[in-house]
Amino acid sequence: MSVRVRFAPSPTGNVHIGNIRAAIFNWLFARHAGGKFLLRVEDTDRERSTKEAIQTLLACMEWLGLDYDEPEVYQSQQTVRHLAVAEDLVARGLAYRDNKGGGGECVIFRMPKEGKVEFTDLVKGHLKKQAEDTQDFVIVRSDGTPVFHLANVVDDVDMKISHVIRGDDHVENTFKHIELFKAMGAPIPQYAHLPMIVNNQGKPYSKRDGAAFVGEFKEQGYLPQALFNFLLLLGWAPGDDREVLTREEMIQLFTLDRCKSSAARFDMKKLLWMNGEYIRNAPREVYAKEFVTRVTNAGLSTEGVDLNGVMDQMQIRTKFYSEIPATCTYFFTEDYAFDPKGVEKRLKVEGVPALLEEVADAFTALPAFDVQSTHDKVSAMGEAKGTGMGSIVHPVRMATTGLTEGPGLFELLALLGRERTCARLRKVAQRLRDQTL
RNA sequence: GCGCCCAUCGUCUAUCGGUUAGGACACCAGGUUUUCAUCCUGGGAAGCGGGGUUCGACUCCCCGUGGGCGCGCCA
Repeated sequence: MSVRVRFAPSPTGNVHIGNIRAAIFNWLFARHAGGKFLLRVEDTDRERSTKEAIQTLLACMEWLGLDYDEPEVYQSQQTVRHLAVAEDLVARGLAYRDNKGGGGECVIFRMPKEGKVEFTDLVKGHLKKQAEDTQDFVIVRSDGTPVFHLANVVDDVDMKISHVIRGDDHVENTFKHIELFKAMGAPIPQYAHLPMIVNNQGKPYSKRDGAAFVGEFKEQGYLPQALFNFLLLLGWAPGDDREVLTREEMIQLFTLDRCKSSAARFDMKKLLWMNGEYIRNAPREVYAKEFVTRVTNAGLSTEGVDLNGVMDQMQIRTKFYSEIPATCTYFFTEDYAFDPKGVEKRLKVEGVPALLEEVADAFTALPAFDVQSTHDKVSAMGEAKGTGMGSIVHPVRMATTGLTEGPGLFELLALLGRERTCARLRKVAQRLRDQTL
């Protein structure tokens, strides 16, 4: 039997991480098996399923690299088929019309009255439910529209879905769905129910707990690869000690029997770390593309800047691409911002203007302006003053970058070059004297 | 209330009867003798409780406890 799985979200304008995690597992399962990964948009709730909502959904999938193998199916367009199936079930006595509980006449599906309903879940193992613990349920509303259970199963039959991989919250539905498959005389797919992603309180992770939608992670600067990898590790592990995996490794290693069945807490700290891993280990071309784009978009010019040298310094300290260029503006313009706290602490200090000028003079006199010579000079000056080089390094860093942290000072000065360095030192010294800083 | 499911460091997890219970994030200490970050080294940190089964249980079974999910003419 060929593997055909589907991701069947209802587009609401936001794609929840729990949902996209299900999509990821489905996608990986299909790719591992060489099967098909399909997308079915369950847009029967016409109010929420706007065009924009569907666009958002598709954009999220593309962002994460979740490509699907056949044109997407829109559930709202299958209504006639759903109703025909319901009609057939009624005709065969497997469902009946009733009007209790309100609105009018609806169609209700008969659940077995004796025996049990059972199936073997690929993650949770054998599950069963006694017939007396089940209840007949509505499959067509009194307004004539099909209910989720009906539509979902009919579509799975029509799409020849072989495995249904979805969230834990659907296990109860599965007993209903299985009976529906039987009633339709269709083969029952294999099921795999994934554990929920929960918050610190063990409750389903929601927007109250922080970023909960794919779009938010994208906005905050997370890489799709990092989010993908992180989400995969919530409920699945390769079995060895690897955690950061390439897409190829994930596909190769992914099997449902390695999925856990207990809920997983969402640990933002670990996601953050993983995002950094992906940025630090990104090929230079990849990092460079992001870097240049963001610097350029900020209206800065890379003209005359040793870009590779700057990126050597910045790549290992970039937590989010979105921090570029704020953390390294000073490489590209003389109009860089000064961190107010740093100014207070490192610049508005007795003797600093004179110190900056002294350093500028010393640098100007240096035969060569490179990492080694500036380091040695500052080191010697620190020693001569008996204060150590820290008392020089910090003010100089603040003066030349406006920031209290960043690349090693001497590496950074070398990148800036002698002229710009000395000019900045003198200019800041003057501004301090003029009290314009 | 009824039904179903789940239970290893703070967190994500490995372990498929025999391990000093491993790794990662986070945390702490130290080093890389300017910051931040990276990197390296070291450290503390776990089998919910009670019964069984077994020569031997984190692992299998039962009962509790705790938590989650479901019980819509939502999806």
